[in-house]
Amino acid sequence: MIVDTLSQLVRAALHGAASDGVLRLDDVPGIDFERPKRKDHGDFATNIALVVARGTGKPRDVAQALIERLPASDVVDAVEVAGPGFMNFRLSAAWLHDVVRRAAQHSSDFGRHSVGVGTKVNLEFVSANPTGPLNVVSGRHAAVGDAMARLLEAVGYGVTREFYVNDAGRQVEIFARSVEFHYLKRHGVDVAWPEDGYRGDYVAELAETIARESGDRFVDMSDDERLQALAAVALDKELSGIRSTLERFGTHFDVWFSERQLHANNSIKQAVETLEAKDLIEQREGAKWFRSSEFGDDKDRVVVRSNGTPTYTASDVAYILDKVARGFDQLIYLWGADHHGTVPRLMAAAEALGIGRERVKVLLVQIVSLSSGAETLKGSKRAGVYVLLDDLIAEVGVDAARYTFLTRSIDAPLDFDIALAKEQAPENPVFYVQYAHARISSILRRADEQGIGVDAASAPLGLLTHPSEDDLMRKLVTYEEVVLEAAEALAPQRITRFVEELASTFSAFYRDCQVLTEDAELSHARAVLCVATRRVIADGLALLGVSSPERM
RNA sequence: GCGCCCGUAGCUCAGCCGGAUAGAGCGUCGGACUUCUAAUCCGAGGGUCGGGGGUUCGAAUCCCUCCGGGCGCGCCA
Repeated sequence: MIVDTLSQLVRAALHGAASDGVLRLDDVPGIDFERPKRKDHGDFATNIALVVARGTGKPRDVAQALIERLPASDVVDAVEVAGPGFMNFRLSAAWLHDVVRRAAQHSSDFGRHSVGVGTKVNLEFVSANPTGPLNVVSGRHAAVGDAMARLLEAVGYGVTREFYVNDAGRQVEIFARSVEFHYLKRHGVDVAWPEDGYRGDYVAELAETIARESGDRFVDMSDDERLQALAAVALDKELSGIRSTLERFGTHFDVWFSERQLHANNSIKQAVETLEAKDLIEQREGAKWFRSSEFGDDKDRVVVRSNGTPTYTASDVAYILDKVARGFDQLIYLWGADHHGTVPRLMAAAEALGIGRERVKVLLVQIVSLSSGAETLKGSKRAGVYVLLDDLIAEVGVDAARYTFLTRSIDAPLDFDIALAKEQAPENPVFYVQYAHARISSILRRADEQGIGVDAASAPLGLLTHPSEDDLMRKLVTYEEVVLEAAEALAPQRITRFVEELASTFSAFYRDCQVLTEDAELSHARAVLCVATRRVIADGLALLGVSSPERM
């Protein structure tokens, strides 16, 4: 990458300056490059002179000395001292053209990196309770998690997308009882409505479906049997609904991991034994406590209740052990911010079990609150109040929905107003970006009709001298750094930003430079610039899971 | 009370591993369609980056503190 090349040049200059006695180098500091916000500050800038001149008061002199000692390079056009002592690099046209050619070649690895090659990542996200259809909260998680996975893959990681299915425990039981209520009622048997039962209409509909498909065969079972049977059928149906919603949303999971399985195959019992073997468990008041407070948690946690049943914490321990046993190097959990209280205990478990905190990353997606107009709704499946992801998709489409979720950082709370989302759907910035793509596609169709070449290797890019052409080329080539930064920061919104800026820069080019002209050479060069731009827009949108239409 | 997150333009938010004159979209106002897609473009207006202190050559960004908002603090999941 270009910044590596630049770093080498600067490092050589640093050593040169040191051996000339211009400055003292106790240790070679890390050399950082940034892309200046202002165009006249060049393509890349480094503050290294400010860093090494700390305390001398003469950073500009140091910068000048470094510039004089920079080895010659055909990628650098000019370097100048600026401001308090920055070194601003302007890169050569030859370099710029090489990168544009690479971007224009569809088979090239432009925008791909290899930092993650050989590292297996488990990224768990959504993991919504299978006790009802997905709502927009899960939509945000799905969009963000999937985009993160795509980013990680773009930089070389092997990513497994995983959905943890909470198909055990109390919520499932309440859900099953809620279904049972409607089911039995339909068969003329009245039972009491379960405490905290699930209120949504879908529960009655589900019971209806089950009654239609299975008849009355659950009615005469024992309570336990019936509950188990209904739970199995109901969860299965909800889960397949969730799965198809996610597929429709463009989010495919590699692994659907069942919590129930952890119980069934003794994993939880073994996990507790593992903790016991490490002397991390103590008996208190008939329960088994994991001494998580020794590992940074604010208190110890019960893993097995006094009645002998394991807690959710025990499942978490068993689950993380299972992930590690499956050979993952990195474990990423994407959780709702309302679960942040459980992060310390998971990290405590990771440390106590010798997994290591650095292998585990818990990312918290801030709360999604729902509103409709002025009214604030509480998004809870149990209360039966929510905005379905399916409805959102139907109203605004997959692209606009995903894009909206991916414009903000996961740290920003999201107040989701379904009415507003519908109303604003037509002015969603995603269409701006897609429009640029469609427009380029249209130009290239015409170019093809007119027999204008789009061969990247032979295109005379030296003809691209207009400021808008220069801006577009320089914007394009930053994509490589943007992808790497976005992946490292797990920040898909940076891609969203970038594609908007790129589309905007393209629009300026489109305004100023007619692509298809009388001049075949110039048309060729501009067409190749269009090809490169289209490729990067499509690639960026693909990282977001958003489509790139040829026509709009 | 303790912990985590947030506070940036009228609104919704980027920017936050310190960097040069703080950005975008929407909204408002004023312009531009016989020319490759006007789902577009150009221009204007709009800011004590919550307040205060500190570190630094340099702070929206790091530290402390206060204020405001959200969330969480179960042998629930």
